[in-house]
Amino acid sequence: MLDAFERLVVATGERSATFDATAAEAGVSKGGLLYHFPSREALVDGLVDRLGALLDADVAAMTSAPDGVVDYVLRTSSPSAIPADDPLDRCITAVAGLAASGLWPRAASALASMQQRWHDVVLDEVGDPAVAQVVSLVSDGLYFTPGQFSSDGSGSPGPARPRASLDEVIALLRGLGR
Amino acid sequence: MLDAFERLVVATGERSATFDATAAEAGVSKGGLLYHFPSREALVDGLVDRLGALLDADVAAMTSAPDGVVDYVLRTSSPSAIPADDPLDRCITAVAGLAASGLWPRAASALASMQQRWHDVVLDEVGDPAVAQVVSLVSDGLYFTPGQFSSDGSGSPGPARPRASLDEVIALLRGLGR
DNA sequence: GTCTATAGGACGATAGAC
DNA sequence: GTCTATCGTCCTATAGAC
Repeated sequence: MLDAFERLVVATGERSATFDATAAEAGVSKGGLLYHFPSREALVDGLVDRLGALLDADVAAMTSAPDGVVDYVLRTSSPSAIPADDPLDRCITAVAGLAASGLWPRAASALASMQQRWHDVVLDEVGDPAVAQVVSLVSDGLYFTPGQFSSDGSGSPGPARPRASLDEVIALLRGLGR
Repeated sequence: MLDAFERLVVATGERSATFDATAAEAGVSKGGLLYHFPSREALVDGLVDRLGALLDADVAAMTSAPDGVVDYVLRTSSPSAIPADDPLDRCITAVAGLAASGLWPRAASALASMQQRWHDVVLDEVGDPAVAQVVSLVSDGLYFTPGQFSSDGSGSPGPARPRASLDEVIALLRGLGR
């Protein structure tokens, strides 16, 4: 049921992920769903808790990444480098959608806490606060802007200008650390 | 009336900016508001059009900025460096709130178009696509993550680790261009 | 142009049968 | 535990007086 809620928030937004729609997506009825999650807030809390658990695993993987923390952070922040069904990515996107609605403070603070944890790990590796800040900001920029707003293409009147590849960006930021 | 709608979207989110609330904020009645904006979509379109106009002025200011495009872009993307009542900033935040709800494709594509325009100008100045990409991403990261989610503080269990100042980040990125 | 009144529909949540 | 049925509330939008 939580999976269904998460899918709907990611796909259609917070507002469309109603009890009715979630129950239908999960293959149960509204009453059945409401037995396990007595309120909408309970659904949100469920997703926030899930994010915390997935994040613990992610931080552990990050600190022991073979190519280093910076490479790991940027690569796992880039939509083009994440498998579409990655559990952590889906959960982050869902919680971000909840937070953006402005109705769920717990979702917002969970995201802030997540970014702080990432920043701490990056800072421990690179040492320099300015470099760590840039890496964190690029990671945030990668995460929260690209396919986040599913453009229908009508917004780009002219041909798109060249954009650099993820590898080039990573190489550039690695150079900063030396 | 459009100002009232914009303020409400920024302050309380898309979902709370109803006809009733907007009319009250604007000091008119619901019927009066509906005479000028016959549907909710008309209000959204009004904000999208306003964003386009403000953006034209911003791009013009950007290309003739005394300290260069990169400095201008990063500084006008940082919440700590923007006056709280900046019209463009308020409008961007509002349109972003609308886009995040997933219900207004025009708001989403307007934002994508805005980012593309900024990226084009940066690329024209710095030349290197990778550097331009990093600057754009940092700008996006500055805009869409910091105070965007108004944390109540409960999300930070430990003391916050040191974060670099905007000036340090700008200095770092300027060094990339050489 | 601006107002009141209200239609019509969707949503969150409750009650109670099975 | 899961279902159907329903209540109360809030929202978009319409109708019509002034």
